[in-house]
Amino acid sequence: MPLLKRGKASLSSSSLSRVLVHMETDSEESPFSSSSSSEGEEEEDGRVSDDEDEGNDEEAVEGEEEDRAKKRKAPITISLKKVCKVCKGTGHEAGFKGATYIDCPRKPCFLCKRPGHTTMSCPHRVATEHGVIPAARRNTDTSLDYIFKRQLKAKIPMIKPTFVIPDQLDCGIIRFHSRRVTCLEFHPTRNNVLLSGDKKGQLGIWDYGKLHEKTVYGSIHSCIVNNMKFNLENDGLLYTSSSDGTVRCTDLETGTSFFLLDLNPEGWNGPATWRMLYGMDINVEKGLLLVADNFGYLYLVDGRLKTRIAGPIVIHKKGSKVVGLHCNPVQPDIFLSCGNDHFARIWDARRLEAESSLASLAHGRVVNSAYFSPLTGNKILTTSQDNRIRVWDSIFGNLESPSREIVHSHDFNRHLTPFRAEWDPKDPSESLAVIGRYISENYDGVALHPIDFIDMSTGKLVAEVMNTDITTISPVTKLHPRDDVLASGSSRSLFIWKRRGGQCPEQRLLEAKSKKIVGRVEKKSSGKLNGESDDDFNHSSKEKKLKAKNLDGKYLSGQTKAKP
DNA sequence: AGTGAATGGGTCC
DNA sequence: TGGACCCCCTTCAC
Repeated sequence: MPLLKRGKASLSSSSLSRVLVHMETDSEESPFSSSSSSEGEEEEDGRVSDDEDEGNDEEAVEGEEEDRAKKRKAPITISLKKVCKVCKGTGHEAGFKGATYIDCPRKPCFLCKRPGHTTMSCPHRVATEHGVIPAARRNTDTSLDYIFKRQLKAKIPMIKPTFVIPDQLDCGIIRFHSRRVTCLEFHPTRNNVLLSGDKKGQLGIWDYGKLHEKTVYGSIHSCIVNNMKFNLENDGLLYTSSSDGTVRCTDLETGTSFFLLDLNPEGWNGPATWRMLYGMDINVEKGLLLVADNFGYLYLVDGRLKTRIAGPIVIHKKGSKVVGLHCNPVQPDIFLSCGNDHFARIWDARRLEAESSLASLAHGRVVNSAYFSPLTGNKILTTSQDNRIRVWDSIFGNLESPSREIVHSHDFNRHLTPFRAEWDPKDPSESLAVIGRYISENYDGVALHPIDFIDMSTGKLVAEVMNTDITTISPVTKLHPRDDVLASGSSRSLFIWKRRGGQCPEQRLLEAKSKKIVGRVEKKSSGKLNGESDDDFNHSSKEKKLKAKNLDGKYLSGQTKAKP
């Protein structure tokens, strides 16, 4: 396991303070000697790390050949003193110690990003142990709010509905995709079918009810599938938008597909002209497809006529990437966009032109996603790379500031699919959200990245869902529209989570075992989960390790905590 | 098993 | 406005 590997590496480097390396090759320069001499700092034991360097200046007068010969023959002593790989300073080390990550004490806080403390001592981490904690709710004193509180709130039952958390790993496909998973979608009518897109442009179809029924269509797109939406009239047809600049419509039975939109008809002419489609949604009233590109433009496509009917219209800073679109579930003409210009914007499709947005929601960094609440569409949930999940009240709020801010670790923006907090479509109170977590915690000796369920109305972490078999980060999460099922995409693998105590057909478990599938986790013939050996993987005790935690009630029942 | 690469946004000049 | 450089707990293939 990579975790063990990390632990070993840190142990050995700290226990060995000096290493003698005999250079036998005649390479021009040793990367070791140059790097250690540039540090130029004294070791803890008082000796200088590289004695040769001290005399190098005087010897430089001598002939090059002699110098080279000396380098060739002379053994080079390098030191493995405690150097922090983050700040390059000495006296401390950042990195994993076992399953616990030690932060560099010299760096500012990476979690809440406020000055005055480090990640280790961040109040948003220390108070809850995991980093999810509400920032202050905006104190609104508008007359509308007053009326709401006075007349309506008293009638709202104070008992919150119990959230249903699918917290137990049910099944999975390891290395289903050949590149990392970028998006997930449940089939609208076939309950056990999960669609997945990946970075390579492939489309996966998996019937997790039957476990083995899976298909990958390899040539739908030429790069990242960013969004999937089903055709409203025929759920055998799937629309996909991609960084190859196209929207395609694919027949899920045959795998054949055709263009609805191609923004790069002339092919690759460099990054300055190559258009990529990131956001996509469907206006269900008009059957219109909304897509947006990496230059700030929106396009409207008629799915039936297969033609572009509007656009390009600038909806975000020109030249900046639009990363998400979402139509209001109640008023589909009202839609949300979010982008790299640090804004989420509300638009009316009926009067659409540049700078005609109804509202602009300011964020501290890039906005990864913005979603209307699923039932009323009154609340907006945004995820920003400033490590905050925000709720904006589009009825009672003034939208100049969010009504709730929750500090949560999800800011890793490179090499991972961006994290996106999504509403639970089945929660009648429209307050439960799910999002994967970037930062890891030490859970009984294993560093895990859980999937967090957060009550956005209180800011409380309701549950952190994890499994010791899944040590990779799960940036892609999707809750089933009807069933108590969570799908997660972690690297190239897909997982299905169900609620504990729910249906767990013993028959299928046994059948899975006989086919060398343990813990209802399917392994491809040559694939290994997180680099484990086959023996390790097939060990029956693995099942004992399967666990998920439900932390409901663990945290203080206080409504909000003031910002530090 | 150790290394490098894929790769995007922020910041600074 | 654009290019160079920096970056934190990645993941994987070679």
